[in-house]
Amino acid sequence: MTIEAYLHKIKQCRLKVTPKRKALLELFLKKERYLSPPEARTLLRPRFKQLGLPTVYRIMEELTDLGILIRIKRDSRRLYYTICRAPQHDHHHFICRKCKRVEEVEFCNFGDIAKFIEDRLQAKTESHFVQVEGLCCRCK
Amino acid sequence: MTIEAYLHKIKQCRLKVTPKRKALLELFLKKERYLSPPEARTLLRPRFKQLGLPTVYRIMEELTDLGILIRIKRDSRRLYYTICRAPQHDHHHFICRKCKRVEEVEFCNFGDIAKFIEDRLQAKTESHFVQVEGLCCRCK
DNA sequence: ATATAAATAGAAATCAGTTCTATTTATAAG
DNA sequence: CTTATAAATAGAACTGATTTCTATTTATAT
Repeated sequence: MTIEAYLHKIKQCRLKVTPKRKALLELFLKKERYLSPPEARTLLRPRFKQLGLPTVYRIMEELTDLGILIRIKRDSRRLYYTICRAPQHDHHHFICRKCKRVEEVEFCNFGDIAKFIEDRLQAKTESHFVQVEGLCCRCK
Repeated sequence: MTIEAYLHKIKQCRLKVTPKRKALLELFLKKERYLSPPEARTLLRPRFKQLGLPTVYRIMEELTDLGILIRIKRDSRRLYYTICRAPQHDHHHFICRKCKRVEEVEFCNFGDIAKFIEDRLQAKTESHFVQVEGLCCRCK
C-alpha cells in the first residue's frame, strides 16, 4: 500500500491528515520495523521540536483502530506497533529478532488448528494470534 | 502433570518448596484458567493473611522460567499466567474469552508456515507464538 | 538442633502509559 | 480567500501495575 492509500483511509474515517500523522506513517514505511512510541518520537524529533509523547501514543492507537498499524507483542510491558501492508488478507507477521524488521507472511493455516480445537475440545474458535520470530534474510 | 511432578521440578532446579509456591500451583491446577498476580493474591488471601504482591509476581516469574507457568498475552498492560500441563510437547493453548479457561491444544502445524517463510522471505525461523481464543465447550 | 542461603513482607520507588486543560490547526462552508 | 468548527496537540500532572530495597523469616542440608 502507498502512503496515499493510507492517507485516503484516514480521511475516509473522518480523521484529519495532520503533518504528524503523515510523518509517522512515512517513518513506519521507511523503517520497515516495529517501533515503540518513545522510539518513534526520538526519530521524529529532528522534524518536530515539539512533539508530545501523549500525541504519539494517541496517533498509534488511532491508526491501530483503523487497521493501518498493528500491535506487536513482546514480553516487556512496552507497546510496540508496526505498519500493516496487507490489511485486507488473513495473514501473519514475521519479526527479525536482531533488526526488528517486520515482514508480511501471506499464509495462514488456521483452519487446521481450528478444526482440531473444535473436534477435540468441542469449543468455538473466534480469533487467533500468530507471531513468528527469527532472523531475516539480511541478519541470518 | 500432578502437583508432585511440579514440586519435583522445583526441587530439581534448586528452588525451595515453600507453602506459598505450593499453594499457587494448587490454585492454578484447581482453577484451570489464567490469573493475574493481584487476582491470585486475592484468591490466596483466606489461607495467607500476609502475602505480598511482590512475592506473587516473583513466584510467577520464577515458575515461568522453569516452564511450569506460561505467560498469556492480552492487549492490556497487565501480566497473566497459566499453568502448562504438557511442558514437554510442541503445542499451543486455547483460551475461553468468557470464563478465561485455558486448555492445551496438542497440535502444531508450525512446519508449514516455517517452510513458507523460509522459502519466500529467505529468513530463518526460530520461534513462534500462537494463541487461539473463542468460547469453550461450557460457554459456547 | 544449627547454619546457611533462599524466600518473604511491606514500604517506597519506578516507569510506561494516560488524563486533563488551554491552545493550535485542518478542513468544510461561505 | 476568510471564517467557523470540531478535531488535534503540548505539556504538566497523574495513574497504577510492576519492581526494588532492606530487614526479617524460613526451608533444607548437615
